[in-house]
Amino acid sequence: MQKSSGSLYQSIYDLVCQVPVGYVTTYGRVSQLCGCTARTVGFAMAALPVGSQVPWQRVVNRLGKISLRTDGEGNLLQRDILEAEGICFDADQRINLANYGWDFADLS
DNA sequence: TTGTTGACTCTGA
DNA sequence: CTCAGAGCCAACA
Repeated sequence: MQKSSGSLYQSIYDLVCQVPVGYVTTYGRVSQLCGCTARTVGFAMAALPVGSQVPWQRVVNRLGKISLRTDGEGNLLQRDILEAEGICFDADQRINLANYGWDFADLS
């Protein structure tokens, strides 16, 4: 016992699930809330099981851009999903965190 | 247990 | 903001 890394993943997934539709968050934001570094959050997304119902697509890097996975295939799909959510992209395929960035502050 | 890798972030220029 | 270097944490062999 002593360790339960799975718990950490659950915390990350839970935080991501708290992000409302039409908003996005960054890895650093979740990493601080889950008590780990941004890399760990990205790792959790990489280990995210299929059909987990977790809107990982709403999680982007600090630049507001979608991080490309080793495959770089789902990335394009995610951009379409975010657009469907009502999020507008920049000319460089970047999201304006000033308007869509979720800070986990208005949870009440 | 050690070493490498990874969907990142921070600091400095 | 962008470029370059260093750091931190977790999983895998």
